[in-house]
Amino acid sequence: MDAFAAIADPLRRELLTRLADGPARVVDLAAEHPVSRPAISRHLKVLTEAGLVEADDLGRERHYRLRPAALHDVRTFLASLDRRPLIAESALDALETEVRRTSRERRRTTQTAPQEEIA
Amino acid sequence: MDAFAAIADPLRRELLTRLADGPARVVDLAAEHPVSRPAISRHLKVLTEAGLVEADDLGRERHYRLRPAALHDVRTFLASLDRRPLIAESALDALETEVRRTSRERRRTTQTAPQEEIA
DNA sequence: AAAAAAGGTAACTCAACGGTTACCAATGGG
DNA sequence: CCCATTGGTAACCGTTGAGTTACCTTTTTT
Repeated sequence: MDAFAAIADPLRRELLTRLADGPARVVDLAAEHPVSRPAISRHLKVLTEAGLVEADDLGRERHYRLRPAALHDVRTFLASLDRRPLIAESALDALETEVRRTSRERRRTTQTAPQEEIA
Repeated sequence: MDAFAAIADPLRRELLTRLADGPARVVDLAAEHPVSRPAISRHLKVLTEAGLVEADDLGRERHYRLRPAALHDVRTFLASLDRRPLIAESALDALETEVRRTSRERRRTTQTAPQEEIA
């Protein structure tokens, strides 16, 4: 399961938020949430496979801690959605109007935004 | 479905990435992906309910466009995981050592990180 | 007016998720 | 040495998600 799917679950997000305050044991995490310990254990397994947490074995205890670096893909995705169109919206509107006026007979084929016409 | 679950699906992420380049019709989006048009339509419904996209009806066509503002919750969550401990890690380590030395008899009860002892 | 295009919805199937209880191994304290 | 603690895993179950095909309405085109 990748990081996107891992953070889709509210309980897993709470676990990550908790671990942002410092490492914790499984029993402690389970005590703070209204689900059974095996459920917590499996959520931690999912988070581990996604690289979002890592565990240190200390005797019979297992201490989980956050690995924020694994959120890189998510951050990259969010950033990619932020890229603005290279041409201002108003300019596109004006160009679209002109294209429509001069090629009214041509059927609209592929898409709405006039990027293709620009290219 | 909230924004977290909405972006958990790879196909929906591709749709959002595509819409970052400009609005598009359902048939165009379907043509660019290896799934049926009804599947695309339902993904767009999910994205709409999450507030991530919005549609303009133009005759028989429906033009979907991105609404990046709906990602606010996701950004906030990521930012919340970035908060560093208020005290440097090395200082915590030193303090933990001291606590262990001076209260060796006390059973470890709640959690690993020594924030509680600080408070 | 008829046909084609665009797009939403319903019904169905199958796989994946998340929860539970039961059970196991390993470690540490009396 | 015994037993409590910690934590992982298996088996089971109900729900949800995502895909498909079939069908419908609305709008445009010829």
